[in-house]
Amino acid sequence: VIDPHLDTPVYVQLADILRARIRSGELAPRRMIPSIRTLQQEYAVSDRTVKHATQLLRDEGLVHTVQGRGVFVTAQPPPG
Amino acid sequence: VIDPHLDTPVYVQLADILRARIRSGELAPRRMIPSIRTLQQEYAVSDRTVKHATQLLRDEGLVHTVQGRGVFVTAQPPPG
DNA sequence: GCCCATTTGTACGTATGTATG
DNA sequence: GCATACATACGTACAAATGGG
Repeated sequence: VIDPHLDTPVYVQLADILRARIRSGELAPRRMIPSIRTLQQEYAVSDRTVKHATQLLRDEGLVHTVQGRGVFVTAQPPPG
Repeated sequence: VIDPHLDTPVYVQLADILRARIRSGELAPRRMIPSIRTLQQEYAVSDRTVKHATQLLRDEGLVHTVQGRGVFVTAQPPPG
């Protein structure tokens, strides 16, 4: 659950949530994570915030984007 | 109410007021205090005065700043 | 008051893939 | 093959609000 009153920026909180859902196996490798618009509604945040969150995960190598398809969980988690 | 004619500096008076509002529970922990610009209008003082006052509270550990968000009442009041 | 960085939001353009004509 | 529509994503610009110097 996202709490706007926390010190942590909303996009970081969202990234943490998605990271947890991936690590828990709920969002499996090679599978698409919910679309930006879905996440946007699900967590009541703007698309900019969702993009910012997915950008973090992409930088971590946890997910990768396929243009016109969606954001997918990377099969091989990055070492470390 | 702030009185510019008192010996106590205006920014100290404002800090006292905010401190009282926090201790009374009106400004609850984890919640944002009114913005600098709001306080500036509310008490008819300059933004420098407000910043100076919040600086005092920050030094006391009573509040803390979150970049781009605002000044928040610290959840755990400092010991002592 | 100014300018700057950060956060969040909205809007728009663009690229890719799918489905339908 | 082409065009259209719709979905997805990205990127950018712009605006609003925040605190800090």
